[in-house]
Amino acid sequence: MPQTASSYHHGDLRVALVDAGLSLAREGGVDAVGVREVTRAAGVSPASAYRHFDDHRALVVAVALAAQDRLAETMVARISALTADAGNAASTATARLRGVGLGYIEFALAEPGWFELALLTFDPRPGGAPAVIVDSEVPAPFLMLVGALDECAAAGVITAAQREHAEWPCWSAVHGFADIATRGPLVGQDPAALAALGERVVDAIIAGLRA
Amino acid sequence: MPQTASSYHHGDLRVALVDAGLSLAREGGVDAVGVREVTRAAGVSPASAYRHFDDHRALVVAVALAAQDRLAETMVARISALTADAGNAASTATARLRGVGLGYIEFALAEPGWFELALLTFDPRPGGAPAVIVDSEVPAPFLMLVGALDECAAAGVITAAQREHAEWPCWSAVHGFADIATRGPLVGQDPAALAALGERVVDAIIAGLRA
DNA sequence: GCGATATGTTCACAGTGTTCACATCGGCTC
DNA sequence: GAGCCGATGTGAACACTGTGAACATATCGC
Repeated sequence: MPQTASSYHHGDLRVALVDAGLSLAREGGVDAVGVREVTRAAGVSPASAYRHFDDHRALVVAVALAAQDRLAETMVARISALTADAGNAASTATARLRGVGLGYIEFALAEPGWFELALLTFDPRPGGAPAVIVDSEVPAPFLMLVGALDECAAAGVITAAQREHAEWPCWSAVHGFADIATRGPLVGQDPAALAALGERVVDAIIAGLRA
Repeated sequence: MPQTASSYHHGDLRVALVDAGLSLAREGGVDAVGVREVTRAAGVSPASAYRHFDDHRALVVAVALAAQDRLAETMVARISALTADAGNAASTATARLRGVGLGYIEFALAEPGWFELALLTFDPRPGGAPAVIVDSEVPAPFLMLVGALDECAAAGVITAAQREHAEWPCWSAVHGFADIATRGPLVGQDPAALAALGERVVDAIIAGLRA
């Protein structure tokens, strides 16, 4: 960590570029994070980005990982709030499961630009980032869902058979709502109404798990 | 409709461009439909596209509307197949509701490139296309969902209170699954397994509607 | 037949991602 | 401490994109 950020060599350009990308993406979404735009925001030449990232895609992925971190943070906050005043193991497990979904939706509504970025993180295709954050103190969003479902099964909220592959109905409903409210027909609706609708979606899919 | 497609003036360049865009999008998704690429595929100069579309976005929207048509077609096919051998009004209504979701998912899995395009159609933001197809013999996907839910309410499958805003849990789950299976962590999974999972998602959300 | 109009072309410009030769600095070895 | 070397940032270039303006050509109404 060199304390002498000379005029030529930057202190830590990689994180500076990711920060700049994060800042740009907050308003303009993924389209706003281009190598020229990001380097311009960081006050540096375009080509300098290629010392730290293989190509444009790699830069976007790095910013996306940072955005996923933010997503994970608001999810744990929501989970903590909901599980705080739960009684027995079953209600705690249910509260945790609800917190996973509601936190995901809360983040999407509050930070649509970052949310769009964070989604790239789940794409396993070549060039996509791994779905699991390894260099973070906070577990990846998907792992939180898995953990919450396991806890529900252990507490008897759902049966072992219902637990099987339950990730996907849950993830589908929550992610789908976030996408619809963020890029789809629900864009621009009243935030309070959206939050209520999101709660309904979460509760509906949890109920549907036991059918 | 001029029957003389001379070398200079094209017969009907607008539909030719949309067709070319459709063909390109089938493999490359929305990114593949650029004005230069589309006009190149149609054997015409780039600027000619601007005689028929205001800008790149308008061209994409036109192709997206065509893709939405295809989506709607496979949905009605699936609905017909499922409602064919249903007994009473309640089972017919339920079959129609399932058909809406399963048809949507079927199309997404079969034609991910076109599906990506069709999604743009639901974006109400400036530049987005209207959600309702007006110049088509087939109703828009969303209207099919609304109709199926109304029929369920009429047949007593769900109560009037449960009917209220039921579009959004349903749309969220089905669209979310399609998105996950198409651009998310489920990409590349075994098609049969995906179809089974999709069925589970649809049945789970329908069950959850009555909670 | 002839002009008006619609449609397609050519050229130019700004912006993008990317590469390559060069400049500059920090840290290593002697 | 001197000197080099690898790491890091720069500048100029290339190919590509969307887009607009001026021009060319074919079709239609009189």
